[in-house]
Amino acid sequence: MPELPEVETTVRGLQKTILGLTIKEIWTDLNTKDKRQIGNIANPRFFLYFKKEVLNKKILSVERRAKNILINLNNNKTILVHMKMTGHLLFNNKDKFVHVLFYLSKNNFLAFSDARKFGKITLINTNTIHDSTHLKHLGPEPLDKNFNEDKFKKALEKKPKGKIKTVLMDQSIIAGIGNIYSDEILWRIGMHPERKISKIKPSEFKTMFKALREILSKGIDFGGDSMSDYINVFGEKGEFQLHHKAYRRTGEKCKKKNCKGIILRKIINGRSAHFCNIHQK
DNA sequence: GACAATGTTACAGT
DNA sequence: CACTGTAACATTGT
Repeated sequence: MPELPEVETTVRGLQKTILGLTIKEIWTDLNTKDKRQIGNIANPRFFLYFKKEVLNKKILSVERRAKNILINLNNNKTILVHMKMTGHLLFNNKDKFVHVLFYLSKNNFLAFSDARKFGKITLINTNTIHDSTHLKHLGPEPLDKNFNEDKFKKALEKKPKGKIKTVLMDQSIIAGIGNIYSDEILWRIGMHPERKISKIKPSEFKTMFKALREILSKGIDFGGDSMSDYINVFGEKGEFQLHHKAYRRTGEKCKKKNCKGIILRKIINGRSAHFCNIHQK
């Protein structure tokens, strides 16, 4: 599951359910042939190591970094889960795409469901989390208390020639934003997704920073976006998809007050961008 | 059958 | 080096 609000919703669900439990057994039917997936339990050799390290360990805490879920154990190891496109974690709950099962103490279980099998589950050292190859390239957390307008502007300005939509989705510039939320942020502030960073005015950075925080927070408040297949650990859908202004509204009327525009779709750097033909400039 | 899909990464080319 | 396009990962849903 995809972007920051969906991952955050999942993490909050895990914090209510799995803390203090012990991992008793693990099952998977994944078996990748993708040579790039070295530290992934879909790799049979890694799975054996993973199992050895994780069995009989207790879950101390769960946190989020960008779109990654971090499950901290009592042996200085952290299970890192990245859901990619279609993954989700389910507590005491299964659906037809379950590929990994963590059997937990007190007859509980955590299932990893992933229709497209792109997801990644790996293990890193808790005390050197920042040096992990999976996390070290990531930019700042947009909802962090210490993140501000100035830091936001400086981060984006590392890509002066980049298109705003592409840069917002670049995890090394700012963490957690993907295709849905970038479309919604740009619709809100009336900026064309292909606007070059160098052509953004200071006042626009300010508005964008505010909109970005508000929209990501709104995504969390609505329990994530279930336009596609996201569900939380209890198997429940989120509701952000009911409030889209741009994402997947191709051909529909723009919802901005007094705007007569329609929503267009265009591939920008390999991803579908949805935007109003009139008010996004 | 064709096409698109919330993500990431490698690679080739400009 | 910076950036872009494409493919790949594997599968479902429209």
